[in-house]
Amino acid sequence: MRSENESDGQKSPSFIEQARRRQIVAAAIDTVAAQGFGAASLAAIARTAGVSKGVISYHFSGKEELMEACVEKFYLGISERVVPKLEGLAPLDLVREHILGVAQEGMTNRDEMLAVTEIVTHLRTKDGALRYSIADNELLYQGLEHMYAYGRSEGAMREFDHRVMAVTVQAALDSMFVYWIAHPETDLMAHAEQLADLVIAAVRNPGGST
Amino acid sequence: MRSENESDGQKSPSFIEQARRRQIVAAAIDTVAAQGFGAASLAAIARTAGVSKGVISYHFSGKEELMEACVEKFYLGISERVVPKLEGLAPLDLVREHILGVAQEGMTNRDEMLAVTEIVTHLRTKDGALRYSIADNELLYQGLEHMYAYGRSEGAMREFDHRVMAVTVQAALDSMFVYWIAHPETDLMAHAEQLADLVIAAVRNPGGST
DNA sequence: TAATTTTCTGGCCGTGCGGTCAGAAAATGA
DNA sequence: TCATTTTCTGACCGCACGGCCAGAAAATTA
Repeated sequence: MRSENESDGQKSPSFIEQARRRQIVAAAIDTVAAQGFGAASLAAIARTAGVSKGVISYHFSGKEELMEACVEKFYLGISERVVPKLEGLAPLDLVREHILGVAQEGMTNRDEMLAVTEIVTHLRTKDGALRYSIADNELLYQGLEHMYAYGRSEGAMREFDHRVMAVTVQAALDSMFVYWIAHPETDLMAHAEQLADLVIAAVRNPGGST
Repeated sequence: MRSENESDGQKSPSFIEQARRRQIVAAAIDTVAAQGFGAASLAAIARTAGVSKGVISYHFSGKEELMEACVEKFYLGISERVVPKLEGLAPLDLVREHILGVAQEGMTNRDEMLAVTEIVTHLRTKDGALRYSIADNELLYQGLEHMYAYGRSEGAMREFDHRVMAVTVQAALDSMFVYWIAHPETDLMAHAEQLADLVIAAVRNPGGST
């Protein structure tokens, strides 16, 4: 799939083009993480990247496309690294490892996660509506629901509303990071362990095992 | 405590003054709830209120004071109405009634809650920092922790980290509303009941009762 | 080297914001 | 009624933003 020196009808992006886009995305993430979305003007991002403002307009159609590129980069990385670790686990182990894995990711990529949080809550389209909404969590919810259905079918979990559980667990993960950002002295992984205990207690079938 | 025609050294705000402030706060809440924080310019709020823009500047020192007045009005109302209903309940009943009570409040005051959510996540001070942060949840967390300490002392709850539980439960409540706003066709009170079951399962002492 | 394409610069523009103000209008009081 | 205070109006200001672009600079190709 990699673009060689082939002729695929489309001119393949030059190395400089690709490198510049990556550099600008990185500068955007740094700027948003450090100063918040509101202060991350194109001028500020360009300053961080060490280029002039026009370069951003040259490589991206506008601020919206740049911010979307930041979000995309983050989620691709997360799912590539966390999902494989969950293959083949028993239901309650799955619940625990999912929480610990996401926490580990957030700790490793603190700035990127912070920036994406800012972007997702602030980026608006030209008509004034939020670019991202809770509706964009749908895939995450469905993944969690799949996990609970599996736990039910194995008899490891009690009966409960899977959607409510999914919404709650996702919110618990988000708030864990927000709390950690506000209180950096706390132990994120200890928080994650406690959260895993909490969720397992909430879903486990009192009569079941595993 | 009500201001009669007394002379308290300070000129008491005229009836017109008080009424205008209430009217403008109401218009601000309506505008933010309907169009989002970003679109709620002073001009838009003034339009909603049916007055000219200068009136807002006349009655409030600036947009920040106006937004703070909206938030204050909301939280005062909530705590006045929910807290009294919780007196004297047993620990696990307390957990349940707290969740149901807050859900009921949010349902009754949907627009106000939506507006406050917008304000809290978007309002920034002149130096660019968020006016409100998760640190402003501290009192809520302490109230929840007090509840869990009570539950432990009564033997009704298992051992767990009270801060993590408080952060998680508060996030679960917030996300319940956000989900309901995005999916108005769902049953908020049913969600709240499920959430109460979930939290009770998470905190209850497997060996205890009540 | 010379011609051509790609990439970059930095100033400029239109827009919409929050806030200000002089003066009009309304309310109040003598 | 007339003077005084309170309240309101709507135009105006300075500012920062995203986007634009003519021309410079650098890279590539002939």
